[in-house]
Amino acid sequence: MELHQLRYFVAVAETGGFSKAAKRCYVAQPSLSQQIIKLEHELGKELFERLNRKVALTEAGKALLPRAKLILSEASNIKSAILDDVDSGSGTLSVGMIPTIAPYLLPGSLDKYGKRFPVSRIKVNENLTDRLIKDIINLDVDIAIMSLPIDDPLIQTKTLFDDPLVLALSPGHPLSKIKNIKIDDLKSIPFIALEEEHCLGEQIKSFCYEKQINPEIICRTWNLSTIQHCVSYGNGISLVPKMLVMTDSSQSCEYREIKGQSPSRNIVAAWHKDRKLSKLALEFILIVNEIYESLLESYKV
Amino acid sequence: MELHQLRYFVAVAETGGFSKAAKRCYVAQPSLSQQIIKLEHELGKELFERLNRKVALTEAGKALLPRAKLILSEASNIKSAILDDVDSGSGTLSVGMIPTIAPYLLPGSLDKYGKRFPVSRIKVNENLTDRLIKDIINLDVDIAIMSLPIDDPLIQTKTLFDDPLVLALSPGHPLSKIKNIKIDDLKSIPFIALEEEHCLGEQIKSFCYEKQINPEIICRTWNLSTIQHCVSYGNGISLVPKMLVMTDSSQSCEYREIKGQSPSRNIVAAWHKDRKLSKLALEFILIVNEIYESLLESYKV
DNA sequence: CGTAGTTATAGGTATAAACTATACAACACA
DNA sequence: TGTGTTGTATAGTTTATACCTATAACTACG
Repeated sequence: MELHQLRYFVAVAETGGFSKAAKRCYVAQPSLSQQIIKLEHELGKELFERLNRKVALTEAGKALLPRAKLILSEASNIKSAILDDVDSGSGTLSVGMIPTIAPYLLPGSLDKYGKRFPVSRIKVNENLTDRLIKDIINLDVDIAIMSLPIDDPLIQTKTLFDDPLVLALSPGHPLSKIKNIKIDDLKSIPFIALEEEHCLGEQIKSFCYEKQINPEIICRTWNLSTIQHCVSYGNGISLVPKMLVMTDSSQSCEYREIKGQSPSRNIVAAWHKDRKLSKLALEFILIVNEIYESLLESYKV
Repeated sequence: MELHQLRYFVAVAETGGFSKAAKRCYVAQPSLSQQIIKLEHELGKELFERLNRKVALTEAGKALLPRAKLILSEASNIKSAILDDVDSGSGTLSVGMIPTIAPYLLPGSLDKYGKRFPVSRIKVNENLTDRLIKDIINLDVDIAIMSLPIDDPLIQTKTLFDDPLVLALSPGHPLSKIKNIKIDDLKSIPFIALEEEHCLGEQIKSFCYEKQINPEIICRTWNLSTIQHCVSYGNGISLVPKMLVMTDSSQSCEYREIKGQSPSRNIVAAWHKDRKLSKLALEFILIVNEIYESLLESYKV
């Protein structure tokens, strides 16, 4: 079955004759007749009673007519429907985000995205960098919000912003009295570390190694909120991303930036190097940026 | 746009590649590629991002996929849907009936038909014979229940039954005392006549002419129920169809059959000579017969 | 009985969908 | 850095089929 056969069929039904239908369809009458016959063979039913000066729909024809019209109208609407869909941003977007970003930026981003593109569908995967890279390559994820470094050659990235790492101290910790904390002040101090499977854990480790700090790691956890609790209980200090600080309403810890060479992580959007980002993906990236900016704003005040 | 293009498109989307899709569709890969390209041109949008070992749907592709699947499933369901429709008698039937039959047989027939074919749609036209013949020829009506004679060569008929004409008398009318009323008893008697535009009126007139009765027509009406009333008030006598008598619960008139050459009209189903009656039409004819039979039954008792 | 109007059939043409072969690109793996 | 594998696109050819013209067969109607 092909659409032109349905077109011819509807034309015959509506004009009441093969000749008139052929005129309407801009084909010769025999061509149209043959296509109708072909359709009838395929369906195994006569569609028309051929009378002398008119044709009448058989029962099968009557049953076909509304269905054929439906299909044709759906087919002819497809083009405009697709344009509408694309323009109105009703597509679907699949994003990934690492666990050391998601808790702080995802809620706000999802909210904003949902308001800006109410008809779009979005799916979020929170996963470690390695897994997200695989997802990107397998096309399971359109874009991922993660942290450099990313060395896979199939991935391209765009920097969103730098998120500094700040010291987390228990309230009243000796260090909190020092005005300008320097790197050297951290040597051999009890430290709560993030698991190195997290890129953030790895980054902090490298940073300490580079600066030749050898913190005494007394706890290693998978979870930044665990770190917060340990720090607030005075078990040790830690380095946490500023985005955590800005969204921490508990004030159970004190936070200090390190003067001089403050460590930071480079937050990027990452996607398959051969893919062109969809409009929705670009918008999502913008929104993540806006959310971070607005955190900065409200934190200053 | 043609259905095979949509089939190829869905295959590519579902298999994630042109080669695999071509295998699934039993065509060579270049053929399929070209059809996809053609579809893309027609829609004015790329449907796939061609990556190295995979293809990803673009936004336009994502928008097309569910629509294409819908159309294809509708198309593939058409055959069975039509068979279902035809077998289950969900077709539509358009019947005609003359006004001197409809009041007595239509209500029961419609009721029975509706119960037997609950999903079918039926449309009834009550009209004079001339108009019904035109409707049949114009294919506006599938079958009509009417009375012979019908002389149009485009119409074929099937006799359903003979409906006798009986005398209608006012209660206590002198004639009602006669045991065996004969034709000669009717000569020059006051008569309530049906308009001759009704075939029944014409038939009665011919009958009187044939039998050389010259009734004194004191009233001419369009309506059999008017005749009933006039007769019951003693204005005169009349000839009415037996089907009226059998459905008259008022008993306001007395009815007598004429011994000897009792007049009757031949009730038939009529349809276009070139048309094959649909199953539903045949069933409707049966039902009309059954209704008349059941009237006879209940009248005897 | 011929004319006009209809659909079906026959036979040829042309379009376009199919095929084969091959080019081209990107990995994978040695 | 080659070499094989896997993927799509392109070129050229073949085949299928949708199309056309011409005409036949039929009927209604004048």
